[in-house]
Amino acid sequence: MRLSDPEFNRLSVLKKLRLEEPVSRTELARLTGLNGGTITTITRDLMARGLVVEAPAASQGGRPKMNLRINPDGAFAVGATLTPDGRLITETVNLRGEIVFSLSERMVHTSRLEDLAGQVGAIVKRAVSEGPAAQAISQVGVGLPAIVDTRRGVVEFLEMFEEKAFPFGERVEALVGIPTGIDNNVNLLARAEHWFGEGTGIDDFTIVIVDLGIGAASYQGGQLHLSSHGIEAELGHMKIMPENGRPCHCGGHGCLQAYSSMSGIVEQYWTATGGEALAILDMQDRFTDIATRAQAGDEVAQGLFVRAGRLLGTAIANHINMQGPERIVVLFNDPRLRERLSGPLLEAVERDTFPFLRGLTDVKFGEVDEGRYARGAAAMVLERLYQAR
Amino acid sequence: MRLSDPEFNRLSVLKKLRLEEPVSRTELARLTGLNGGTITTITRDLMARGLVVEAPAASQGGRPKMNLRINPDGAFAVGATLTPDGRLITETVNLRGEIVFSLSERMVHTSRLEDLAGQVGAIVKRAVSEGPAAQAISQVGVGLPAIVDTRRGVVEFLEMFEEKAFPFGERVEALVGIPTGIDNNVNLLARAEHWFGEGTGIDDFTIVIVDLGIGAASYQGGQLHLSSHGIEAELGHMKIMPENGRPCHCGGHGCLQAYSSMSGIVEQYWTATGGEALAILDMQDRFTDIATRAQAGDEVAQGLFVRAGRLLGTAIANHINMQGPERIVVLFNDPRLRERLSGPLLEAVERDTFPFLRGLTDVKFGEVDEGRYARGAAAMVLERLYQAR
DNA sequence: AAACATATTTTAGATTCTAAAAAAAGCCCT
DNA sequence: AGGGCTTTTTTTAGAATCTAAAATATGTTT
Repeated sequence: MRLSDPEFNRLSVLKKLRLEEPVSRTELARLTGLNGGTITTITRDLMARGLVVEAPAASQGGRPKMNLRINPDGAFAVGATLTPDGRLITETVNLRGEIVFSLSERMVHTSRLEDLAGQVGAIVKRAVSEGPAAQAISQVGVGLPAIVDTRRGVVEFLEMFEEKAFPFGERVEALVGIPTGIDNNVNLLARAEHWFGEGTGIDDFTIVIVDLGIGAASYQGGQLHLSSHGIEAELGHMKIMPENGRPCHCGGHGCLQAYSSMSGIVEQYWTATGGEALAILDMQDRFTDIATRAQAGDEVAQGLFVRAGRLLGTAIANHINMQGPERIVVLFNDPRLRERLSGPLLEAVERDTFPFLRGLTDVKFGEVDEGRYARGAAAMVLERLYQAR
Repeated sequence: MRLSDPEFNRLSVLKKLRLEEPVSRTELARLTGLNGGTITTITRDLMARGLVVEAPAASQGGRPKMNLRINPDGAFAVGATLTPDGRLITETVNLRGEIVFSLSERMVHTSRLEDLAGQVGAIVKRAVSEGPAAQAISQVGVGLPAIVDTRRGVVEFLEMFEEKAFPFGERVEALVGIPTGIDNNVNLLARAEHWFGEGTGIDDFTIVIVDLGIGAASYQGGQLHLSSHGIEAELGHMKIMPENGRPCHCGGHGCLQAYSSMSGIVEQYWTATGGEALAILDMQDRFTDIATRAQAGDEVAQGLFVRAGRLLGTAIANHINMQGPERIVVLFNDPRLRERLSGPLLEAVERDTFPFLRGLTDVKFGEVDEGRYARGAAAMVLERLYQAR
């Protein structure tokens, strides 16, 4: 067994390079703490694989430095994500995470994971062949709204499907013919944020997704945290109201999700008003309706938003108190969620963070867009390029 | 910079050895996944340092195996802990964590950390010289009820003292003349549990201390978790009652500690009964009184205990949902806390853990005794023996 | 006593890193 | 134009740590 991850230093060079590019070898040596000779060896390897290219730089008195940059076209990845409403969105991205091709398709209803993997495989295959640079696509990442064991590529549980422990990654890989990894959608967003977003260069941070439900994932010590059981964080089911809490879809009561998620807000409004006001089918439309009412002065709606934000802030403060990350990134599904929740959220975080930890963790906001999943898949490729030798 | 901790494998051999002793080199190779030759090298080194000894074993057909054991007298550590009520307890322990000498002393009141460190140093020095094997004491560990940056040996904050960022470890070390590390008391209990208790052999577990307050610390991936700011987990200040919560000493409201800790229970009873029943000064005595009343059928007291247990269980379930450790160890300060809280606690954990995580984390109970701090200090020595070359 | 079985150590080599020396590549000055 | 200077990068030699396979050790069994 090796001393630890044998590619640890290569990965850290690549990470620093991405953060600081363009950057010379000497600076890389200083930034990573590695010896200059080691940097020469490692970057030579990275260049041989086409991941890094040289770019001349101005002299500063002595031998002019030779800058290094990530080669955006050094590899491509197809990222696919299965949305909760049953579409498969694929994006082909380059090494910078820039989208170079998109293909989305509605999935045919099925109750077997075998069949689902088949459909995913077929669509991804089309994305590979119809998009540019079919030959240069080195890996495929698939995100699922499921409980996933990333290490083994296994879907442990996906709502509406009976099977447990299904080898989803393997099946898709067999169909597409390109190494394929799978992960939970929330984890992919964390990866995207760590490599291309607000978590860039931060070793300990947590993302929180406010969506139909509420999800969370974190990087701890520069690594995506996978619990000992391989299951992602369930912030949405933190019991924020332990006594007399609202029922949640998970079967429990008092879950954060029942108060602060999009569907939680909709359902609370439904309860509060008797439901007549919401004779619309789609959750998003119902939410839009409530947001409009809040805008127009509906005090029930306004109160729900404020409370949702506060409770979410308390949940985040609880997490800060336990884990102490450097940053929290909250991503909202909808700009109106962000508008209405972020203020009360920040107040609650400030109020509920233990005094000595206050101010040490900053909170950033952003919006979920589907392209981020694909960029997360690209990040997965970056990490895998160094795990699979 | 090395690939990672250069002593990683030595430490893992020593850990396995402790868990499985007596054990042969060949078995160690199998258990650690290392090559037999590597085990020879590593154990030779450990024997040269006196940490490990050989013990012949019966043959099983071929060359008889040579068992290895930890040499309990290979090194000694003095563990000291400053209790919240102002005593310094020291225990000299051997490598098995067995106590070989004890010395406790009441501290003189002071408001300067400089002076506190001086008193601690003097008492530890006496413990070294008066105890057995003064020459063989290789390290000193001091636990404090403070916010501590273990890596740097700095006390960031200790209640009743003004100074921030005081180099406490350094000062004690200068007085005693033996390498000295300091840590938060709760972290020391986690170390004790990981090396000598219920966390033995478990890489991801969390301890919860129910005391005057409530503390927590966790091992993640086999390492004691230190947040990015070096501050320990503040489970006691998890906001378990975000709306209309009881006030807490930290200045916040709705903290778990205000409901489920010993002082939280006492204060709630005081509030509920108007306080006349509690004309006793000492917190422990007041608690004893309430526990006796509960035993005698006092429904207010009984209700407080049940609620305390439930809320603590919910807080633990919240942690399980976020972090997914293999085990939770709850240590109580008082057997009556354990008796009354553990039932409702377990029910709440079961109820509030996300279904897919249910049953994956087990919960164990134990009692705090002051000797555990010292054993934690011994664990710190074990780890430090391999960090300092 | 020879054959056999299992445990441990040694040996040779791979990998990865570092420190220090060497080489490269421009600028500046006379 | 050429020598000296500065800074960057590469090369070289060697240290540390691990592995696989061979050699050795030390019993039991026949």
